[in-house]
Amino acid sequence: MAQKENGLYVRRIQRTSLPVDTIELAKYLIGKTLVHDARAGRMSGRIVETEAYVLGDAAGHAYRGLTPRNKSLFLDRGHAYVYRAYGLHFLLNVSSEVRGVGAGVLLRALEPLDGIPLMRLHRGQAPLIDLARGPGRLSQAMGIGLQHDGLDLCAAGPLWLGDSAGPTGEIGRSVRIGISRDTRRLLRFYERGIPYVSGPKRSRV
DNA sequence: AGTGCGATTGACT
DNA sequence: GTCAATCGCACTA
Repeated sequence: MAQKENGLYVRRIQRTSLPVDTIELAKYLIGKTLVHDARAGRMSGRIVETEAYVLGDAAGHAYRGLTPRNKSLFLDRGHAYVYRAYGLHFLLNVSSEVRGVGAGVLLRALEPLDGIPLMRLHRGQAPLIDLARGPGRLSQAMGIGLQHDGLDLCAAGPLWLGDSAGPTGEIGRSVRIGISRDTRRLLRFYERGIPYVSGPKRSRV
């Protein structure tokens, strides 16, 4: 079902289109659209930065097995895993493997498209560049919280993934940001030359 | 039962 | 550059 979004028609990504592999999904999601149809209106953004938290990853929340908090990581690919970080920020992941395997892709930054005034209402008068630049800011701008944990992003519902064109340029790769274990692997992906990407400046080019 | 620490951000020196 | 906010969960005992 096509829905008008930012002047373009974007439809939901079907689960069968999602790669059944965490790293492949992290790359696939670059350039796709995240949409939140909230009561106050639609918010959407182009995904420009992701991180893969793979099977057996000591930095991943699923590393020590299934718990009440991380159970959404074990859902079939394409479900939301939302958790609270540092007691105050919400971070959004997309589960990334078959049901029963705990792994996910963290969404770290968006280029805002629809509902920018609404995002500003959530975030304050931040520059457009900073509205959803960083995983905590992304969730705050989009109005995402624990109530979205476990939602199917490929089904009818308020939060979904839109089938936009994909990356316009090259996909860059770097180490992940802010972790203390398994720090060496290049599991962060971002669209090169895009100002909406988070992290230190040298890891944005 | 107590402790320590984040997949972060914003304010401040 | 440093640091506090703030809380669920893993880990120790």
